Amino acid sequence: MHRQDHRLERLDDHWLRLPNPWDVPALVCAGTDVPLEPAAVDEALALLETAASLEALSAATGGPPARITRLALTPDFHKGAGIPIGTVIETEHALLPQAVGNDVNCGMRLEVTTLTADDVRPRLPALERRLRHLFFEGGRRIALSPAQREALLRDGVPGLLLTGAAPWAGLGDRDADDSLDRVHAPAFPTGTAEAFADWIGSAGATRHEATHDSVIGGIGGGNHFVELQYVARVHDPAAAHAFGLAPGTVVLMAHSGSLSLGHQANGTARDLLRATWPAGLPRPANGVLPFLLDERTAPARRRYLDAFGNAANFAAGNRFFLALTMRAGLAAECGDLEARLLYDAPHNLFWPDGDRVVHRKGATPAGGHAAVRGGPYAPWGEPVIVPGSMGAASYVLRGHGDPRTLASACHGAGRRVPRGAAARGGDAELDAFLAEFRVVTPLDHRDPVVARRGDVMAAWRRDLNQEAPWAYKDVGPVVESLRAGGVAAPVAELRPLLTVKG
DNA sequence: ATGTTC
Repeated sequence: MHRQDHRLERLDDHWLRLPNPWDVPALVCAGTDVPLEPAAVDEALALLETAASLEALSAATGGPPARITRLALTPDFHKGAGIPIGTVIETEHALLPQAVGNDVNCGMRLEVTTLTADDVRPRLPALERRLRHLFFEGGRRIALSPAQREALLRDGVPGLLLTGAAPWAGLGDRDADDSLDRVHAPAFPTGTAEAFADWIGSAGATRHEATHDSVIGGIGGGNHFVELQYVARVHDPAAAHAFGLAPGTVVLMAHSGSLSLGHQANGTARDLLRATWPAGLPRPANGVLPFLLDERTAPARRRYLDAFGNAANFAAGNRFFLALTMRAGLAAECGDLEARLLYDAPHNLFWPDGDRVVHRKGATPAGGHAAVRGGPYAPWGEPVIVPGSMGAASYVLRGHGDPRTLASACHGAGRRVPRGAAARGGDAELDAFLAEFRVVTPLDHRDPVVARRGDVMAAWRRDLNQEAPWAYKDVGPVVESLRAGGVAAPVAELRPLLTVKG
């Protein structure tokens, strides 16, 4: 039992309430053994001050009465850059770009293969060499034409596939037709991809000449990874059977986002919000600038929504390519395999619904039966993928659509040590860990830089230290909070075989 | 998280 933060009121063993002067319903799903970070509670209370900003903005502009209708914090919530990671916030007549986080559509992709752990284990050393080449030594040659890049940004993976051939050399020609009812957010149709004209035209000499570029197929940094795992334990045999998660089955998991594109979209939002802020109205002390959903901001919102949609489409498409790259490595070293998408789920997005908008920052949808009506998961609830920290187990759960979290679950174990602080554990401890868990990185202290600059972002040792297991909470109590709190039920536990860190 | 370097 951890000492209770005096600002949180415990309702029962699994739920707390965050009282606030604006009477916004604000609940936290967390068991008594989950440590809660006071600095993150500070941030949540500061975010709730946006209730006052919205009132002032509506009054100053004569716009519709905007308000916060609900706040929820997931069991892994921790301090972010202004707004906690693990925040779900629902607004009415307002949109808060900052409540999505910088990395637009950061999320998870999980594929179930026809291989078993016994098939893969003897091949791990060879697979490590192969993946080092495929991900970091120029082996990643994913050829796209400017027209295909534009199609991906404007209409997502479905739009990309409509462009015809799939010339992603060396990665097979498999398309993603099987994925459309297994992707939470398959596409964000946008009117334009003008915000990313430079990237679209970057490497191609002509509109239809397909070339590789330095962005597509990159993993990213921080807690992002591509990992081979096996089903180590089944918690819900019927659901696990339906999901294809038999014990010993090898799965591949990608955790990645929109790389630089989401940041650029957020820069667009920041500029537009400042430019459209009413003259004479003081900017909010908490730094959170809302778009009011009225005619006045419609042109600015349109520009932002296009850039946001472009970045979101890129992120899901890039996860598709990351999975293709891992499949190519597996096929080369372990023989023919099938790999079927289980689910692609976002962590950082917003969901408009009439006058209301649900925003998730570092939280994942955990809808119930109704959310996946007609799809393959209708009998079970939405798949929820909770990645473990480096070396730790990950979990697949099924959502219950709990309104107390706005049908949301957590996106990991949650940091224990802030990113900026030195993580506990020295070099020797990290060396031992890296040897044990076969972490493939382009920058390995035993094997100096193998990546060409510009072809890949190097995994800096400093970053690996920040991602070491001891920098994170235990995932067990976090997942148990979701189960006991009624948010989602564990289906299976996945343990790592080999991790590729960006 | 990003992309990289005082």
